[in-house]
Amino acid sequence: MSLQALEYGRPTHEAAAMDTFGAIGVRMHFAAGEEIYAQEEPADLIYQVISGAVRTTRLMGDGRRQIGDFFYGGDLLGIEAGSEHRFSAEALSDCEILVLKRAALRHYGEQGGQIERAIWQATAKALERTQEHLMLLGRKTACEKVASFLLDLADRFKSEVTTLPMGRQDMADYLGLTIETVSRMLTQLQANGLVEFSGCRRYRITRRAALARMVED
Amino acid sequence: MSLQALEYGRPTHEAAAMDTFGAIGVRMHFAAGEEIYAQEEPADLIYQVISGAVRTTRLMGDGRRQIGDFFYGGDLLGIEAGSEHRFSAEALSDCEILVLKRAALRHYGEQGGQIERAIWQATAKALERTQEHLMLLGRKTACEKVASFLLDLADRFKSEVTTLPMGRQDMADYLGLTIETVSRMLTQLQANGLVEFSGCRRYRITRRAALARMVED
DNA sequence: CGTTTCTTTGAATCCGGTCAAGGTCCGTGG
DNA sequence: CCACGGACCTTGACCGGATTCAAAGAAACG
Repeated sequence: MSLQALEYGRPTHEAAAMDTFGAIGVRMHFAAGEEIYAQEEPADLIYQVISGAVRTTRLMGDGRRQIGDFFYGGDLLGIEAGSEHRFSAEALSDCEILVLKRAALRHYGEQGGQIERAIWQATAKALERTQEHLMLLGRKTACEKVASFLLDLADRFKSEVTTLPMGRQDMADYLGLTIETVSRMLTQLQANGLVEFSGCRRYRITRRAALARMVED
Repeated sequence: MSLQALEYGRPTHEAAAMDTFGAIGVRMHFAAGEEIYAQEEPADLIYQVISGAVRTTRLMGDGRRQIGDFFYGGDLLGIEAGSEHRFSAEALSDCEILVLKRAALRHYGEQGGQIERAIWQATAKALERTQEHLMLLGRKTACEKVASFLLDLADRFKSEVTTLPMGRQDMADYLGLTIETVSRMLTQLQANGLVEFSGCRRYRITRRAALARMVED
């Protein structure tokens, strides 16, 4: 990622408390489940995942929850059009996060411009992913949703075996389903020989073409 | 909108064929139902709605359709992270559209920077709207979806009576429902005295607080 | 007007949700 | 090492909201 260079080019502090005024970024640790920022909190900081996984969630008054997206190493999050975060962000697992002060980035000249460009790219990519997510939520069946999810994740990690960084409830809230339905669909996909699980967190895609076919649009 | 000034500051051609190289924008007319750009078409142009209404849609192989968003006077559309359009855009009604060549904008100095800023704002706003749309598709009931839609549209036009620029099928494809369900929910909202229709395209919100309550999160 | 297209309504069906058990995985401590 | 507890996942039976299928009604258009 283009921000990686900056991280090394300028020493960052391993401070727990934030003192980013003048410093370009602070590296922070978040424990699994810990909140990174809250819904409706002022959005003057942006975040880059160094390691671990993050989810952004939105809650309705009665407890219904929608997950916006999952973020992994290299991904930027927390960029908003307005002044407030519209989703909250929580660490899925223990995470290292680089925290940047948005307003301070302009003062870094050419380097700052580079960061601004990275932010633009991240926003446009987020929009792209969110549009894909729209299609999934609006017009796909439960089975197609789960299949899409498994393929997307496998494509991100590009390894033979993929480990789910999240539980069934998070998958359900991302896909607009219940945990029971997610579970049933996983069982079904496995019964049809499209994927193979070893434990409930590790899977291998066994018939990629068939899986891709039920997702294609 | 900030692009309005440019439109007048520099004479635009009423040309049907596009010759935007060197010209900052071309004003075009599109008839109702006409395609503005296609899914998977190269995305080197961006568009601003001057008058009329536009929808962006995505089609799956088997005909399932999802509408990304509706655009009205002043809105920018067609901005992509990649090189291809991921949705197609069609005129809902007769439209005047200002067509801009993205690559040419850099050559307009200070004015170009202004446009770049407007593009960034449009992208961030699109992301915000799409995230709201996610919540709607993933976690709201049919009735809440339709209520949200009517409120959102009324808030955009800020007039006592709102005229729907789209038919039931477009509403359904935006909300992830069928036309029948949309129709039933409209009937129901009307029966409960929350809105009042005169003809199937014109409505007035009669109990805004109650309507807002079933949408709030 | 007559025709076509769009919208509404009704009845039957079905996918995914709800409710309720049971099972599995782990970490902890006896 | 095994027993226990708790969190998470799976499975089954039933339910209900939204879809599907079908037809009637309203609006748009030449």
